[in-house]
Amino acid sequence: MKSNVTMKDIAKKLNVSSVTISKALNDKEGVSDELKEKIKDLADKMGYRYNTLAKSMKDGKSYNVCVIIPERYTGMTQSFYLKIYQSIAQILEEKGYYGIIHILPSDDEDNLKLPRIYHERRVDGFILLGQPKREYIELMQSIDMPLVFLDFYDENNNVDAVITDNFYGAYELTNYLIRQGHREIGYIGNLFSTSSIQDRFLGYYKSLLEHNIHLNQDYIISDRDERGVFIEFDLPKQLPSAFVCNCDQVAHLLIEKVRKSGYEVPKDCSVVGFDNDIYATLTTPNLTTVEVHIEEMAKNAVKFICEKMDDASATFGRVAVKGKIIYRDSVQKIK
Amino acid sequence: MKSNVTMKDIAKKLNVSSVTISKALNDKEGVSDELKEKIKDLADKMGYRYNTLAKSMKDGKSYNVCVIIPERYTGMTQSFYLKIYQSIAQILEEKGYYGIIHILPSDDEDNLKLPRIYHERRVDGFILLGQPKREYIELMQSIDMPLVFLDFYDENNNVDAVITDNFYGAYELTNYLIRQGHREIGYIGNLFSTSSIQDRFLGYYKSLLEHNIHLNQDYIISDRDERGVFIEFDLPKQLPSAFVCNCDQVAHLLIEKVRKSGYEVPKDCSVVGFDNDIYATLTTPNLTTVEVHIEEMAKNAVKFICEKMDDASATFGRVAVKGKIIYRDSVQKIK
DNA sequence: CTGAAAGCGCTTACAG
DNA sequence: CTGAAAGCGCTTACAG
Repeated sequence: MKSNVTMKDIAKKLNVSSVTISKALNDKEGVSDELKEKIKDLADKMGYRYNTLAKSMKDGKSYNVCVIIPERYTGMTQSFYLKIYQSIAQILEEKGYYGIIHILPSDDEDNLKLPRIYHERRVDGFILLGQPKREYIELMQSIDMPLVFLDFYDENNNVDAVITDNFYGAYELTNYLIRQGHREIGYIGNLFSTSSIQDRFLGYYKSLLEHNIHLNQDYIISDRDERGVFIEFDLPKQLPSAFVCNCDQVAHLLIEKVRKSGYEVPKDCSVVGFDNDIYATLTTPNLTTVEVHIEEMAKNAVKFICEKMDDASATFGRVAVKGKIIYRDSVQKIK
Repeated sequence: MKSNVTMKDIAKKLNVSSVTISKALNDKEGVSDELKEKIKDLADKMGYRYNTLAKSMKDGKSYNVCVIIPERYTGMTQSFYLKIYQSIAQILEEKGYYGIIHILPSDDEDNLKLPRIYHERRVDGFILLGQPKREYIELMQSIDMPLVFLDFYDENNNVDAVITDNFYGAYELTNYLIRQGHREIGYIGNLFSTSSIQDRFLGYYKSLLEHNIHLNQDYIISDRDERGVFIEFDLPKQLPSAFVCNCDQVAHLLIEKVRKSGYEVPKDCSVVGFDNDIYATLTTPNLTTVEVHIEEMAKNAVKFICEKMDDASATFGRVAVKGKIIYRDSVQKIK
């Protein structure tokens, strides 16, 4: 099992050149099938392991794609980031690349420090998973490497981004509430915190507009500050019959609050969330929410980054991947 | 910003050899300070990035350490794995290594398939984070690469493992309950599922023994099957005054169950958890539990793997890192 | 079908 | 203090 076996070692035993070994092991033209077989067998027997570092150097490619996740997201939506990373890594592997997670420390984000992997040329492209601050985005764009945004976008329109269709998801969810007879519908979320929250709000708003429902400002409630930290909020004096929450976690908090005020969910007040994360089934009642299509998002992100690594001029723009409404018990039909 | 600048390019501009560039950039002996400065400046100006792949090849080392996490853990204890990975990666970086996560698909675990990174010689050592099945452990041991177990161990005693001090943590927690006046104390957990659960049970048991409290088998309740999937369980006919749970998540489930039976926590029944994960503060009342010392565990694991990469014969055995009891509101003093 | 030569970007060991 | 030579393990382009 000792494994410093090289192609040369195999070549020597077979009295051929290492070029022939290379060809055989890579299933290239120019080696007789017989010899090819023999080489492969012997390679197995000798415990040969292909040294991709050598190939990397020859090609001038690392075959690594770095997935950058700003630190502050790693506590939050829990398994989402790990799950989507898993998907990404798996698809990358099929294409011969490695995925490498880099959790971006908040300090490095503030000091505009790029990951070491960049400075050491061990990466061919970046997937930015989760929105860092603007200056960091600009930095990432300035280094002129293949780059794809995942799960957020920037108003800057020369970037490629894969996002959940937040707008459409919230729109559909609100339509559903209205079909269930609701007319007084609130929205929970800081509209200026992230593009996701803003777009979800706009989807909600579009649904109201289409149904001729007035947008009541008292029903729009901020849940976090602009850095994304949750803040205390009050319920409106008069409770609407339903709330659209920008995420499941805040739906969870809202339901606790509503309950403490002496109301029941969904009897007195319906609630819908977004994300279908752990909070969706942790909350009583379980939340009606939107499930993000993780695999589809990963697949797109990988496709984009791979094509950009092959052809630096490739562009894709913004792609929104549709989610799926999961109906559970947090909405009550009213008349 | 174009970056195919090599040492040779810098050398040419300065009319020196690339050996000199290498020495200067690596702060080695044998270059005048003057020239060193000049080289560094020019390197910066030209946007030079060190190519570590070349060094890797020269050294015959990848400078990568792969952290393997069995897939089934990635859904579970949520942020724990990502957090400890973050710690690991950071400490590895200080030592000049890269951390690479490999989420081990259950299929690969069953089929005893090693990660591609191994076959392609892109890794110098493995940290196994979370317990895979025995055959996979044996496979990992057979390939003769530096290997450290993290957060679990195996009865096999020739392995190096870093774990939380489950035994001591549960022991202390139970002592605390007894100090609060409890004598009837149950334990929730399948004793045959993982070494952690078993050790926590034994710590609990030791505390009972030391206080001359009889172990009542009716109070030992299994919470999951042997593959770790949660199962339904019933409360004992007569409720003890307190429960030690093998983890916060099951403490959460237990409290719901107790409440549904018409009892209050902690008034009628005290509960303690383990892990201090998201469930600890999600549950009402917030849980008294043990916080795992993530950084200390990461630090040890990295220290071990690095020393083993330097010296294959180094061994460390099993190291248990003490956790810390977090006192919250789920325990009531009784007399 | 097979292989000698050159090169990927760096470093080490040696000579000057 | 400085550099020519050789080598890490592979592949490409070319010649036979």
